[in-house]
Formats: sequence, structure tokens, C-alpha cells
Amino acid sequence: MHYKELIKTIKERREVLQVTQEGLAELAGVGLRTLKQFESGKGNPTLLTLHKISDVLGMEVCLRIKNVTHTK
Amino acid sequence: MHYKELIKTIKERREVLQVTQEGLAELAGVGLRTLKQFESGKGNPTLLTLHKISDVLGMEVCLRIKNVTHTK
DNA sequence: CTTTATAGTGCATTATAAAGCATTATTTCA
DNA sequence: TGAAATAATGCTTTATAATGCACTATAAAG
Repeated sequence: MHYKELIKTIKERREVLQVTQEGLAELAGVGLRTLKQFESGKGNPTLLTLHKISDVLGMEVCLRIKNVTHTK
Repeated sequence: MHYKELIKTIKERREVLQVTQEGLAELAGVGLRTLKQFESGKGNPTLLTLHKISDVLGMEVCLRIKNVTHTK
């Protein structure tokens, strides 16, 4: 999952759950500015920040073996 | 995946691939100190750092819906 | 044991994430 | 339309991640 995809996932999930950035930031216990920074593709959140945000959205950070099959 | 699990995953993967911290740090383009910090459970890496490390190990960071089934 | 390779830690510096506040841009909807 | 809600951005401060270097600890091999 590339950075952009992570962002997209979070953003979509937040929207599906009908939560505003403000709401999510509050629930997750991260600064609103930090969340905005992240969702707008700027910045480079720490694992902890990403975890807190994901957690509230019912998601979790994980590591997966990369699929390296280059099926054209 | 909790923080400890992420660490364990990375560490195990590195060992399976027979790479030293020094080798991995170099390949991933992160400071040796940073990798050590991470693997020894201290610190809170940025997404970029985690990505660089995972990448070299053939893994990727992803977000997954949490399994919230509390089957006792 | 002693040597050698690898991993962990203390200390210091630099870069940057986290955060708040004020402001502007954009979207939404009555 | 235009008002209200939501999102984005500039500026600034504070906390801390990233880093290097030197040193210690541990493990593996002779």
C-alpha cells in the first residue's frame, strides 16, 4: 500500500463513518492540524499517530508480504 | 497488529533473510541507530521509515479492518 | 578464555512531526 | 445565491524522530 493509498483509505473510511476531521482528531486524540496534514498528503505521520487514527476508524496498521507477481 | 507485533515481524523477517541490522539499515537507507531504536522497541518511527525498512524486506505497510469479533 | 560479529545504549545535534491559532478556500444546503 | 460547516494553509513553538559516534553487552566460534 503506497502512501497515497493509505491516505485514501483513511479518508474514505472517515467519510463513510460520517465523521469530520475535527471529530476524528478529537476521538483519536491527535491534533486537528496533524490529521489535516496527513489527509492532505503532506507530512509523514509517526506510527503512533497513524495507529491512533486507524484505531478509531476500526482499522489497524499491519505488515504484509508484498505481492511481487508482475502479471502484466 | 500491535506495535510489538510489527517489530517482531520485521525482526523475524530480517533474520530469515539473514541480514544484519547494519545491512538492512544500509539497504533501506535509514540510519543504523534508527533501526536499532525501532527493533529494540524504543522509539516511534515515522511512516516513511517503516516503509523504507519494510520495503527492503519485501513487505509493505497496510491498513486492515480490525477484527472485532470477540469470540471468547 | 579470547576474538569477532552483532546487537543495544548514552549523549549530543539536526531535522521534522505534533500542535495551536488565525486565516483562507471549498463544500454543502437552505 | 449566501450563510454555515468543513477542509486547507501560513506561521510559530515544542516535542521528539533521525542520525552519528563512542561505548557496552551479548552471542557465536576458535
